[in-house]
Amino acid sequence: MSHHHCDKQRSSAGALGAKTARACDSCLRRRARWYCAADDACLCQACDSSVHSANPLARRHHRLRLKTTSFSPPSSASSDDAPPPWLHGFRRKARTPRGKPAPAGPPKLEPLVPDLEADEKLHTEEEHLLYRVPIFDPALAEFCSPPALDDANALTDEAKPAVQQPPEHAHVPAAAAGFHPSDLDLAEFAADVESLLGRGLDDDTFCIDALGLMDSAEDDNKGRVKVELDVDAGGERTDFVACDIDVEIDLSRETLDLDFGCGSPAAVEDLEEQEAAEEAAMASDGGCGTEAVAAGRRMTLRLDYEAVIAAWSCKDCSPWTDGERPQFNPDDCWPDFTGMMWGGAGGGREVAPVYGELGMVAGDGGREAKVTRYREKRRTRLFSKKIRYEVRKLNAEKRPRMKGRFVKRAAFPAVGPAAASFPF
DNA sequence: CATGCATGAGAAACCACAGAGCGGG
DNA sequence: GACCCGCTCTGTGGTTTCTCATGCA
Repeated sequence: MSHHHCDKQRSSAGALGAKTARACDSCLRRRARWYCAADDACLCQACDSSVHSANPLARRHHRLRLKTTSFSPPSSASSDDAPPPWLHGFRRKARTPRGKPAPAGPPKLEPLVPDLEADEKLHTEEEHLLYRVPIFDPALAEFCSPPALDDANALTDEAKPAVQQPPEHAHVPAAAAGFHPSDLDLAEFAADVESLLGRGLDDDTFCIDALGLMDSAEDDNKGRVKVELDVDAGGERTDFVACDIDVEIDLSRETLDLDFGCGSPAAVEDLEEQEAAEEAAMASDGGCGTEAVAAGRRMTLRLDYEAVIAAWSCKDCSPWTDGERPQFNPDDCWPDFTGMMWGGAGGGREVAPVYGELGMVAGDGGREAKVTRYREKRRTRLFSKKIRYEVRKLNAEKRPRMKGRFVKRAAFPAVGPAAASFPF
């Protein structure tokens, strides 16, 4: 596999991980940390503890930790060759092997029989991937429509990093990370959502591209933040050097990485402490605008929104491309979501009902049912050929053929004892 | 960088015929 | 209404052919 391909996969994994970042299915507010197959639910740390300590039966539920650290860089060349599990279904076709001089050392032998163990593992991974249906994530909705600053302050501390993501996050990262889902994939996804939610995509109230999946050239400027970097080289302040820069956010922070080796929720604390330490390190960098963090091989740029806006307020121009901060119009939202409450295990705390054009939340029974049907359809979708009439299959299998084509039985000469035993 | 060739993967076509479905008697 | 008959259409699997994507020179 070429390095180029590996890079593609790596960046794609990061982008996909970001896309699949999801909120806790219970409280819908915090970031999901655990996936429980028995409950088919992704839960945050608090809800997981609450739910799975309720009774001995629940305590026995096997949970998988949803990895929250960034897409870890490969430690060796060998790991380069191992595509991420999610990519198995999207791998490009194998190309014709070229007659290149074999590298020194023993030739690599291809297994003659399928690796059942690996196959089973793959199957297990795929089963888990089936649960990765698009779920409403408040953080994602934040990307679709940045809330007012007051709203942002009302959110919990844990949700704040997501709030700081720039609006263009919904558009830029896919390209920035090199992840380009095909139009066909996007169309299929859109059709799925449309058919299940019963809305036309050309309806103004439904903006699939608000998810950031579509390339929307005409919307490029809408809701974008113009970012300019102050380059301070050697204490000498220079002019603005870049306009409308596309800041690469750490997309890989929410990859759903199944950590089979980590079975105890107690181990989460270490990881969360590590995350907190990383964030603290970033905060100590301070400064205005973007923050670059190099952790190992990972380079992360973060945008300090407040600092950018404060810096721009000192100037005579606006950080927004059109001069005004993009306002969210609640009328653009689905009617179901206007005035909704954020309920759940969190105690029914009311939160601002502004969560993007594609907000899918609990609290609306009809919507919940639709989303449930959507999940069920995704899970039970069959890609293999479905036999409607078994008897026709049996007949076709018994029918004589020539070069794969059916032939008349009269034209099939019955010669010899073998032919004499032919069923016709 | 653009072009043409080689190659593989996947889709489509092809075939005969049993059986489903329908309308008329 | 139930039954029979005739007609049309559907769906089935293995192989070949065609189309498309991709790598390489």
